[in-house]
Amino acid sequence: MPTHHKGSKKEKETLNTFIKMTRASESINHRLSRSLACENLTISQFGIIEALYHLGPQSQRELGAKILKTGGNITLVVDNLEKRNLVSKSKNPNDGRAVIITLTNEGQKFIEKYFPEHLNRIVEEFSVLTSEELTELGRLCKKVGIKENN
Amino acid sequence: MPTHHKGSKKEKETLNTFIKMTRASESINHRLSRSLACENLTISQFGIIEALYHLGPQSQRELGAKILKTGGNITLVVDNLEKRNLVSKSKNPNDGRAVIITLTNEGQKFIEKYFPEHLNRIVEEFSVLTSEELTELGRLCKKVGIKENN
DNA sequence: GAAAGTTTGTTTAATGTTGAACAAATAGTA
DNA sequence: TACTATTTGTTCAACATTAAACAAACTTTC
Repeated sequence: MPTHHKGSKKEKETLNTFIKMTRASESINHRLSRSLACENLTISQFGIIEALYHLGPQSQRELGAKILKTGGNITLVVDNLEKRNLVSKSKNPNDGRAVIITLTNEGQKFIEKYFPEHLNRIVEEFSVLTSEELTELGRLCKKVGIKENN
Repeated sequence: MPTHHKGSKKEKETLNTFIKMTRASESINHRLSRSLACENLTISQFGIIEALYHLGPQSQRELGAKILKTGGNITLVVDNLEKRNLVSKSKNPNDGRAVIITLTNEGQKFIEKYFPEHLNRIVEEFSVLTSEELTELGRLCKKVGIKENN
């Protein structure tokens, strides 16, 4: 017999929404992750390449902020991408601490080949929503996730 | 200079929504995770305890489906909780393969102490939404995440 | 009842992730 | 200039997670 938590109506409603949002996000990302695994890419690696593709060369710190991962992790992910010649590192002449990560030609070709497939899968996942619902979902998620301090 | 992907309006809108949802979910869960770390609990451990608390004793397979984690992982998470005497294992008399996981008294006391704090943090996270927005967000996330086949 | 297939949980190896400690470069301040 | 603090990236140990291989218990089918 289930033991129920006692909570106000507002608390229950919030918890339900939180769980639905987490499950939706995690299950979609999990499915996408399985597809990327066929190309021997992790979600983090893909995130890095995609950020470089859409936003141009960046420091590791910036990339970490984009994909919400730790500095030490970015070091590893970038190193692994570098081993596959998909990205390259170069010194920032204006700041000796920073490293600038850039997509190689090979990386550019790679993302141009696989990004459309990835995008198609995402569109497929969200195809149950009407155009208005899609927009509203985005608005609400942005409103909730706005607290970007860690 | 940023390199932009070419994509239809619908594709761009979908991608934006997907990114906002992922970031919202991950940043909230990340902040919650940091709070739980103070009690030496991982998100997965807390998820297991919470499921047992709200839904009663269950098999590991069921728990895995609840928190969207692999079988091997559940084995480890449950073992770690068992070491801390928060859950216990018992045989299922009707099925020799299955193990039934139950909250111990200690586990019960633990969750009753820390769940309210956890819930408060979640309510806090979602407090930027109106009541109607909260309901609508839940509805949309459920609609998107419904494809629960892995 | 035996054989084949399925489900449940465990083990193992490989890898991702984190937090802390660290070094190097920069910025700020007296 | 020197002194301190901050920022950036790296290294390392600990741990979470996964996929695959496996064993044990069930189910189905003949």
